[in-house]
Amino acid sequence: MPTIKEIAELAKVSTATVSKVLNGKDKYISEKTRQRILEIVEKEGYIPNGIAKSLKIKKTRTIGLIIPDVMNPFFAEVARGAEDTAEERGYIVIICNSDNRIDKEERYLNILQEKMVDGIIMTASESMASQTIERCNIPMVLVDRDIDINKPIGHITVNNEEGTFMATSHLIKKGCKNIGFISSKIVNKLSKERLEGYKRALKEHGFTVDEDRIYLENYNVESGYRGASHLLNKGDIDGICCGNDLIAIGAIRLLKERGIRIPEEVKIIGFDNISISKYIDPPLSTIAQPIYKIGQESVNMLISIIERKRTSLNKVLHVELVERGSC
Amino acid sequence: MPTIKEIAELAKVSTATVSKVLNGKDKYISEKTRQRILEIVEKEGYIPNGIAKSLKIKKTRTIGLIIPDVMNPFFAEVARGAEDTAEERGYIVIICNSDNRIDKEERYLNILQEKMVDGIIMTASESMASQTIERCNIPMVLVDRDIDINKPIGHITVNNEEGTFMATSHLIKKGCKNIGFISSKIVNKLSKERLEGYKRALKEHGFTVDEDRIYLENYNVESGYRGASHLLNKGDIDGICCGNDLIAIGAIRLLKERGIRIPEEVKIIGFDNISISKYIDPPLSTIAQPIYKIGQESVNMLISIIERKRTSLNKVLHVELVERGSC
DNA sequence: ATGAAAGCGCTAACAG
DNA sequence: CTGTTAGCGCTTTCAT
Repeated sequence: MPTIKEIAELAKVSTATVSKVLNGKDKYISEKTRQRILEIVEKEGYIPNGIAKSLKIKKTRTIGLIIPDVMNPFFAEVARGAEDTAEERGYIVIICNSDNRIDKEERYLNILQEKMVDGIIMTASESMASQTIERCNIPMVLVDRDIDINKPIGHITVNNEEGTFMATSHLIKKGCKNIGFISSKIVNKLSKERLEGYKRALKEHGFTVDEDRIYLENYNVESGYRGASHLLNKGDIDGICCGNDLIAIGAIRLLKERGIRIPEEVKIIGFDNISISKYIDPPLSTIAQPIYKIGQESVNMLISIIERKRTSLNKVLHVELVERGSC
Repeated sequence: MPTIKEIAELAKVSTATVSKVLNGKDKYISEKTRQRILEIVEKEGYIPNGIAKSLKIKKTRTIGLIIPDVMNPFFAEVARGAEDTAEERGYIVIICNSDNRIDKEERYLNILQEKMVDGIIMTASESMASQTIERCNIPMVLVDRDIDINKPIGHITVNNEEGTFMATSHLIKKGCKNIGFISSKIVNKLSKERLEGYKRALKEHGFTVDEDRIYLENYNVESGYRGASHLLNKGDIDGICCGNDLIAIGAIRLLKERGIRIPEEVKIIGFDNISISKYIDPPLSTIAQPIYKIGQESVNMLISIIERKRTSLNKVLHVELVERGSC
């Protein structure tokens, strides 16, 4: 692996000149030497040492992305949106799976600081001591979690309350009289809002909220399966509003096993619109989040912060109803 | 952000001493100074600059992971297995989505070299000039692609031929007489082997191979959908062996739209066993790859290469039949 | 038990 | 138009 010094020697110039040519700061470099240097760089297969460069310029052009789990289709899409945008803008992304565990989140936060990333995008647990985040001096944007942090930090969210309100209202419009809700019991703003939207829709349409019709566990398929079973045991149900699509998939599975027809007997609606939702049977009606865009916007906002461009630190993206076969 | 120098000054020792304490090379450091340094480090919230360290020791403890797309559930799981293992072993991973495009693969290969990653895990296009890989002096392991490279490089694969052989044989055992095959037209060993396994099973069971029953496009849902339609147009079909689960999902979708019952009228089998396969309707029978383990093993092998441990450079993991509702 | 000093590969101010 | 030089923050050898 040649260094800039060896290239300079071969070209009979100083390292400064090579550096200038390589970085396009070559207005004052004669075309002749420029060409000579470029040829030698090419011939030797010289690749600049980015670590040395980073140390000098104090920028790594690296972004850390802390998400619960890339295997969750929602976060996989966020990650893809983020990586694509980062790449376009000359950044790379380090990926970290936290499983929503505070210890892992803190560990990664630490590692990323050591690696001198220019910024961090994170789906943080609400329970995470906000001071941990406050102590971190790196530009940061929080996605899919709206936590009050006592310092300027970016937030990208969607209108969750509005989403489940729309979902539940849609169920009502379709004729459901007994609507259950399956979601996560995690205490964070997102979960709280989704529950609120469900309740508000019920109330505004003249129904009462029955706590027996609310099952809270996790944002995964298994919880949907168990939740649907729970709801069925508690009495008549003709509609289920699910906290996310994975839950809806689990619920559908249970209903089918019980021989219950969807949407004829029970209507189901999800939240997120992950890419597989349209392929399940029946195709899942859902509240679509612009998932890929969330990934894109989070890195765009982050880079704005990094580059000290003035930018809004709060972006609320819009959800929309996607009507398919399940209700 | 304090530096090691400031910590040293506060502790009234040299930077060398601080460095030794921080790196556990402190057998000759008195307990008293050790404690004093540690306290100051804690109090100041000192985080070592990993970039400076990397420049010095010529190791970044960073791995590059180039995959076609994290949104593909197969690669999401590989990525998760890889990241978990990397984290355990003190490495971080940079994620790169190539979309199977050679230009992106080469670009990322370049960027990763600049970032001085210690090693690269890659799902490379066969068509990629193997010289590009050969020119890269970083330890490397290829996953899910078996390419002949003229230099020692790791390979992690599964027995693909055996897999589709098992799949097709299973269909035959279940009574199918007219079995189609939907897969990818990408010319690489993996695709070739999966096709071969299908053909061999047919032949060994006394059937003839009918090229009209083979539809090759891509490893995605849409191709499965179109492939099933193509097969139906070509004549009677009572079984479909799919090149992967996404294809199977697409095929199932089309069959349902046509009112064809699965598995009664047409039996379907996939390949991969991605995590959603058990949730589709009917639950998908498939040839399971140990996907998470592929991720794990690839970083384990890579680290062995990086650390110059003697290790086998070829690991073939085993597939197995998972029987569910679709056949 | 501790420190001085060299140097990793690069950039950028400044000099010429 | 090009070169000299200092220094980014750390590790490590060698002295003491």
